[in-house]
Amino acid sequence: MQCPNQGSFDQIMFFLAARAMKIGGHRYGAFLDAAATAAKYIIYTTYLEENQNLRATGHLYHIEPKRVKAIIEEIQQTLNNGKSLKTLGAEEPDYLTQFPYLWLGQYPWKPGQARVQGIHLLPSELQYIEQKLPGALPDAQLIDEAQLMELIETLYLRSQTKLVNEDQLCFSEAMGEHIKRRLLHTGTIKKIETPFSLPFYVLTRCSYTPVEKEERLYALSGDLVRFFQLMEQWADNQQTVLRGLEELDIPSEKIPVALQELDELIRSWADKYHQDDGEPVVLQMVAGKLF
Amino acid sequence: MQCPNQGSFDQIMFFLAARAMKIGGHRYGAFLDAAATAAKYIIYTTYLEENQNLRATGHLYHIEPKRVKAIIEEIQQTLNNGKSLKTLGAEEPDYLTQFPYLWLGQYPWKPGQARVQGIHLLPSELQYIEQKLPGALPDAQLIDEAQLMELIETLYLRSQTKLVNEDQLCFSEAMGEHIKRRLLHTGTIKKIETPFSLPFYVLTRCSYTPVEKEERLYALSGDLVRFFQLMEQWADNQQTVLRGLEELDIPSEKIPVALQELDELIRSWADKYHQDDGEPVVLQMVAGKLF
DNA sequence: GCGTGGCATTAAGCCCCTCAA
DNA sequence: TTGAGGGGCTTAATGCCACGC
Repeated sequence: MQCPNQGSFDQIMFFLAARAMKIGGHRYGAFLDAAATAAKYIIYTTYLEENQNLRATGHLYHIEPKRVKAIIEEIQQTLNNGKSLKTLGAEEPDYLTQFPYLWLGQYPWKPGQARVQGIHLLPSELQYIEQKLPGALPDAQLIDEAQLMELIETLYLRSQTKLVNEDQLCFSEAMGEHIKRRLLHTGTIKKIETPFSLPFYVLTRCSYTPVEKEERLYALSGDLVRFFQLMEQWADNQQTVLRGLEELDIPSEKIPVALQELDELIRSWADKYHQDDGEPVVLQMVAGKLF
Repeated sequence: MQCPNQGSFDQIMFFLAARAMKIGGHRYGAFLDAAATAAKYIIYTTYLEENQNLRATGHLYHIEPKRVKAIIEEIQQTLNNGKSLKTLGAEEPDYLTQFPYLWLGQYPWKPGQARVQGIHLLPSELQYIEQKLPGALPDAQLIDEAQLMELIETLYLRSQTKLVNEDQLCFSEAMGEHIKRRLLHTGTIKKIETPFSLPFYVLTRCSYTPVEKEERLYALSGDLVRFFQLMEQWADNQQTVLRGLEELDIPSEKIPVALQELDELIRSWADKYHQDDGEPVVLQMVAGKLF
């Protein structure tokens, strides 16, 4: 992801968007909602800090007092009802990650049975289909478009129950198409066309996995989140976490050697202190020339 | 900033919002725009990757093809015109950071002169004001409300010229009040009330500094951004950057010792390789028990 | 399949004003 | 000075349908 030249925050924002939408499969609207929710939450806390002064809070962020009030109430109500705010929730949406499990539960298949059930097909037709199937399938039946959409709808509606009623987004054809496309795009399901019937769908994996390419973003995401979480802990309580920052100058030609030695230092440190019965400790580091 | 329990992305999003708005002083709307811009940019790149297929791109992110088209055109036009996208740009908005310089330029003051000019005041009144001034002021005159608002408006309009015409937001009273409140809130300017005239304003610092409290967020922000930037470089080209991740187990009681030793290792490594005439190298690290 | 067009609803980011406590 | 009410404009996130290719 080469993104246009921007400030450092924007870079992180671009990264979040790429990870959430491109890889994670979150909706555009969901990402916008997550950003808005974060901002609203900041407004909420500021309001409390500013002696619950609507106008002052509004001034600080350039919002109308009326709107501030609505935001405060929205946040408070959601928190009171024990529902979740409109955040992304996880790196991938539930209605995608849970999908294979639902399919496996609703349309299980046992070796020896026909993969297609409920519709009578000629043996030759069955064979035609079997032949088009990829190998190593999970134990699930093939289903048709209507059944697929029903699965998608069921799961989607279930995923919405975590939200407050007003926040829930109705299921729609457009939403169904979106989810179907996501599942196809990630290769979680596959469409099987036949000359003698409407197309079938196969479940090709037991679990949803985000788009494989872009490993860069994928790896970076884990590191960044880990780093952030440890840093938050460090900020909370400096006892159990070590934060290290060194800014130094090294002659160009020595940089590779220095980095290699650093690598070895870290490894041997880890070897030295590792004991199988210990508590899990994580070290997350990066070092180099910053352009 | 304790934020409600959420996924790891949401945590980073909350953090970004806090840093940008609470500390940096960015507008609520500006933050939303920055998030939207990031998402739109992702849509733009996806569109190019998907063979410029509006419908497919729309499906992937649950957007109408029409809207996708508008987004593509918006991004492309902005990039073509050499203008900036609606991002945050910097950690603090220009119309805040540049403010002291504008004031100093427009209303300079020389030792020996009266701090208030253009209005004739009695010596006793001048003395009353001088007495209310904080010490160690920059060399700038006091100004009144109208002059203050004019400075704010000038600077704001100047900051908008970086954007495409359609993106520019007009100056308004509400915007003026917002900026004034921000400047007061951070202590960059101060209001001086008098019984004999309209209030005056003092410039109390030569440069804008974000809200001082919340050092935690402030420190964290630098570290996070540095880490992220180095990681991006690492992902690009692993030659000049070392990325380290160690996951190990250490008995509880040994953790403090281990961390301390790690700290010393890093320092001595830095000492060993530092040479004043070298290239700047940064090491950013965190280690500890991850809950 | 796709692009394009139309039509509809609703929220919400913006602006301003007034009045009572 | 603040809260609460009024007025307003415009964008855009959602949805649907239909035509022609």
